[in-house]
Amino acid sequence: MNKTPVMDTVSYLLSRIAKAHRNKANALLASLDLHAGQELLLQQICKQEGVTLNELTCDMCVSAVTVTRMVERLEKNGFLKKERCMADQRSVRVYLTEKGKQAVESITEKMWEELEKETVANFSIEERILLKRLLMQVLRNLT
Amino acid sequence: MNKTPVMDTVSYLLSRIAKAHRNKANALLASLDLHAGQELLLQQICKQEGVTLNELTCDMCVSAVTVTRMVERLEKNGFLKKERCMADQRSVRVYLTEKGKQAVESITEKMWEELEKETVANFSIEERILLKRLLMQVLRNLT
DNA sequence: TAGAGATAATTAGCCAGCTAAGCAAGTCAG
DNA sequence: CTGACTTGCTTAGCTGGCTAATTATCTCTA
Repeated sequence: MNKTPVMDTVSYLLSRIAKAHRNKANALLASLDLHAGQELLLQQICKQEGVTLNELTCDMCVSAVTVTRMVERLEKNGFLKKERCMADQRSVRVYLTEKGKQAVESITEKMWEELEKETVANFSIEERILLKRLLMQVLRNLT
Repeated sequence: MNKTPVMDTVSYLLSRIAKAHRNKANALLASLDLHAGQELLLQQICKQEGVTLNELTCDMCVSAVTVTRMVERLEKNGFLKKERCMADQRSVRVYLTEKGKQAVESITEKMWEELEKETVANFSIEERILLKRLLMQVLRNLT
């Protein structure tokens, strides 16, 4: 019996697309002095000012170590500031600086909109809706 | 006018799916003593024994530096061996060892098949074909 | 044929991601 | 109130990913 070749699976297509996406995003992020991944962190903080590192860890499905170091570097570069939580001295809360807020705006307007435009170029409205529905199902399957 | 929120774009869904995929894959790869990304490299070499580093760089859309170091580590761990090309002394050709070949087999059988099964769980045949068609179009748009 | 340019690989140095191990603060049962 | 446990974060050390700069080889032209 013939197996489906790896190269012809949905999973493989998704991994190729992810890589292409990251490459596109890198170019756009570099102009903002950001590295890949940092944009998601900033967006998450923007959605919830004063979020704790632990909450960020959960929201982003990333290890606590990674969050600690990304926050450390983003603070050093002036995008956010840390503050130890009064109620629970173990926790650290993070807030965007003005520079951080502007970065999030730029990311939304330039990066995501550009990326989306390229991604679904020459798709009809119906196809876009359909694709979104199917991908949401995929995401549910995996989480 | 209302903009589409970032969280509701195809691009964002794809980035979330990519992360979920990577997390799933990591668990399966760890059992083979491999790290994320190495499986793609080994597969590529399996498809073309004696491929040069430069060709791998192109095939995988990854920088030459990354290929050099991944090959270096995989050689150290006994998955492949390097050999300087006779015809062009600049080039380096890589070949899978027996261990490397077995790893590729395991990856194909365990990792990709498992991943695919989970990814398109509870999709009808028609939906799978449709999703694949749409994703191939997305990939073309991005490359 | 000699030098300029192109090409293949490497080194140095950075960041994102991970696990394992550790520390400090909070919590809770005895 | 004290010791055990949990929780939040950090440090150490690894890998994948990148750019910039270097080295070595090849190629091609003047």
